[in-house]
Amino acid sequence: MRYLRKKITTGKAENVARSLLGHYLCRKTEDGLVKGMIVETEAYLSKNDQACHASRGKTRRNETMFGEAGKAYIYFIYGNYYCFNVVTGPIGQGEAVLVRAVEPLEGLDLMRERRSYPELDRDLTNGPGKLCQAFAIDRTLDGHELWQEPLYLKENSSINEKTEVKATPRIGISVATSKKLRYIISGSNYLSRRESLE
DNA sequence: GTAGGGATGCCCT
DNA sequence: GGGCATCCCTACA
Repeated sequence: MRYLRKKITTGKAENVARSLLGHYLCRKTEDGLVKGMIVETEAYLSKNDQACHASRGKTRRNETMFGEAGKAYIYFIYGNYYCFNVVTGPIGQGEAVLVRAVEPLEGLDLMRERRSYPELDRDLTNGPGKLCQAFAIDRTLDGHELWQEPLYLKENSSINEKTEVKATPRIGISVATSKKLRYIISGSNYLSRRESLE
């Protein structure tokens, strides 16, 4: 298994959001390795997208979003949580993909410990704040290049074309809610919201 | 099972 | 000082 080619994180955010589904997110710390498969993403566009942090220009908080594709944009939200994004646009563009949920594959004991032992394994990583807790992701990793340790994307070569992807409205935003920029692997049990509710 | 609201702290206006 | 790409707990059905 190799690191994900940088190419896949470069381009229009909609396309990258779709392409990242099924690939792996890995995180190494001295406590061990944690790995999951990406099952839910959201695209945040630079233009005509009021919900995107970059839509109001560059600030200290969002400046990595305007940086190089393939870097991590991580921000702090609601006093308690972090959200993890993959920057996708050329320098100066301000586009990114929010990773909203992964299917836990390795290091489940470590995730359980970090998440205070939820009853169900899907509650380890079925939300942007939850997966950042399970993966020990915080602002010290903001700007990190995602093709190297300790936080990196890996290729899943067994993704087949039958994997059914659906586009739905994004979650948790109050503007631009009509755009279908949330992408999910249909049928996954590890989504942040039940598919039947879509 | 679903709905509603409080906690929390950093960044931006 | 307001708002926020969330989570969790409580109440009620």
